[in-house]
Parts: sequence; structure tokens; C-alpha cells
Amino acid sequence: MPAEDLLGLANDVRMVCLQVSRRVRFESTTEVAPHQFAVLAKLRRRPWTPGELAEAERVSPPSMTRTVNCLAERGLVEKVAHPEDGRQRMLYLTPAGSELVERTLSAHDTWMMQRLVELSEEQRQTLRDAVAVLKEVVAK
Amino acid sequence: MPAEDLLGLANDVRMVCLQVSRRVRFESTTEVAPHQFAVLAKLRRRPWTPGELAEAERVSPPSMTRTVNCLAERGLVEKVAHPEDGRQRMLYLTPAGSELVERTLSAHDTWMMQRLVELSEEQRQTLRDAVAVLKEVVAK
DNA sequence: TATTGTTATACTCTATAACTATA
DNA sequence: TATAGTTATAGAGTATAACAATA
Repeated sequence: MPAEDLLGLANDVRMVCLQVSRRVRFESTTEVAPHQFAVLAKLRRRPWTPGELAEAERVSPPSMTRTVNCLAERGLVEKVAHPEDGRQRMLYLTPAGSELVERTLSAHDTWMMQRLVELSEEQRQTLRDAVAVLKEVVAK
Repeated sequence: MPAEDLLGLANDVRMVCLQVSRRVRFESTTEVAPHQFAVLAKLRRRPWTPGELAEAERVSPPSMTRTVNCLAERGLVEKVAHPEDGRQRMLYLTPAGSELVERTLSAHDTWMMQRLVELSEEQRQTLRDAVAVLKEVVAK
């Protein structure tokens, strides 16, 4: 395969993924800032400590303290004492926080679904296949 | 097509595009901040006025003034008097700015190319087809 | 003594409001 | 009088350094 074709494909894949991400984000509700939503989304599956979140989101511990405090003041997350280590805190999503996350993700998916129903079944199959390939790409 | 399958596909497409965007950005050089690079990338094709950039990037005129001034101080863009309207300024990429843009885009594409060469020709064809579909999706 | 989290402080990016220059 | 851009000022988000509590 010629190098220039590979470069063109690399550029196409990169750009179209960026555009999809931007469109989805733009269509989203803006109830909380992006960095705040990232924390809420992580807490959806299990409780995290502030330190874990800071490392995962690649921000400093003081920044995460601020973000978490803001979410706690709005009643979206709850700080609970760690059962075994008195230094740590466990962060849980409150019912209100959980509802906000599900509502926002649903809005994102709704926008994409509306685009997908307008495609042919063949085009949707192409996307299914491409998702599998791209998952492999980002896993590396 | 069942609604739950459509929802699953919407979620898959959305998430994998977001992950690709994140990986590409993470691999990028960090010579300038993202919002600054966005301006440099726009100036690659033609000169823009500060007002046009503010509207395109969805930031306020004062914010764009600050961003442009920062880039100008670093010698990456140049402000030139508008030939017809004395109120406006035309912004041009300097040779240094142009080099920075091409270098960064090249780094992005290089990362993606390295992932693509590890795929089969069939997988690459799947991505080519998917790019065409997704371009249609984001155009709506 | 090391680790987890917070407080203190400063810098950057952003915005609104007020101002200058030009049309 | 309207428009393009800048300056003034303030509000978020981030970081590093210093501190408190616990292991």
C-alpha cells in the first residue's frame, strides 16, 4: 500500500473522529462542565477516591479536590469516609448525580441515533465493522 | 432494525470516536495550547480577521484578542492592516507558525499511520468506507 | 517517614462592560 | 449611529508549595 494513501487515510480517520466528537459534545446538555462530567461518568460504575480520579484525569490533587467539592456542593456526589484507611475518602454518585449522567449520555446517544436511522443498513454495517477496528486501534 | 441495537451502535460510534480523538491529542506535541493551535490551523488556508476567528471558535472577541496577541508575541502569526477597512486586521501565519502547524499535524498523522500499518488491508478498507459514512453523519 | 487530601497562592483562559477608532 | 477591535475587570480551572491527618 502506497505511503501517501496511508497518510491520507490516517488524516481522514483522525479528522472525522474529531468532528464526530465535537458534534456530539456540542449537542450535549451543559448542566456541568466537561471536566466535571468526566468525574461523574467515572463514578457511574463504582466509587473512586479523589487520588484515583486525579491520576485518571491527569490533573493535580488540588484541582480534583476543587472539582469534587463543586460537585458535592451541588449534591451530585457524596464524600464518605474510607472504611479501612482514614486518610482516604470514597466518592459516590448521589441519585441526582446518577440521573444527570444518564440524562446526558442519553442525549448524546439520541443525537447519534437520529443520524444513524437516516443511513442504509449497509452503511450501518460498515460502522459496526469500523468500530471493531478502531477499538483495536485505540487499545494499542 | 431494533432500537436497542441502534442505541448500542450509536454509543459505540460515539465512544470510539472520542477515544481516537483523545489518543491523537495525547500523542500530539504541546508547543501551543489547544485553543491556540485551533487558530493556527485555521490560518493555514487563508488569512482571517479576529472577529471571524472569535465567531468560528465560539469565543468572545476579547478572548480571541488575547489568544492572537499571545501567538503574535511568539512570532507565529502576524497582524496586518486590512486593505479596505481600517477597523479590521488581517491575520497571517508567519513561516514559524506554518512550520509549527505542519509539524504538529504530521505528528498526529504519524501516530495514526503507525496504527494503520498494523491492520489488514481489509480492515483499512473498512475504515475508508466508514470515513465516507461518518463524513455524511457530521455534515447534517 | 510516607501517603492522602486540603489550604494558600498564583497563573491562564474565559467572559461582560466600557472604550477607541473607523465606516 | 453601527461595527471591529482593544482595554479593564472579574470568574472559573489549573498548578506548585506548604500543611494536616493518618498509616
